[in-house]
Amino acid sequence: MKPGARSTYERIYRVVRGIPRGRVATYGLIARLAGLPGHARQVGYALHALPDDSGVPWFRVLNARGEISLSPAGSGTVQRKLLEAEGVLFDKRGRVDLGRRLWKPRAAVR
DNA sequence: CTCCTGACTAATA
DNA sequence: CTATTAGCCAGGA
Repeated sequence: MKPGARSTYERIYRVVRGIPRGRVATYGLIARLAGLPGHARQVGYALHALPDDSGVPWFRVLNARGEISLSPAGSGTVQRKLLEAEGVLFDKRGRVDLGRRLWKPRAAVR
């Protein structure tokens, strides 16, 4: 993580770490919980800059449609596998049923 | 400094 | 359902 990235990234990572196993969240949701409403894009940017050994469950973050925002041919496959290993299933279109799988946290930022 | 890109979203047509 | 638009802002050239 770069020095200049500061608290914005940390806020995001803190929220992502709170996603329970077998549940998923969306970029926009993470942004709001992190106290950064409207910064969904930056959430994606932050996760992209995240090291693989960070321990942050980045793979539990999907876009608003319940799809993986990564290239299906790239690390998107890895993300899907990680989620399926937790019991998160994808339909024929490659989407997760957010209605049932979306993480419903009790409190925001904190 | 400016310009462009991008793990995004919500609103509108 | 798809397409377009505007809003967001960190980083690299």
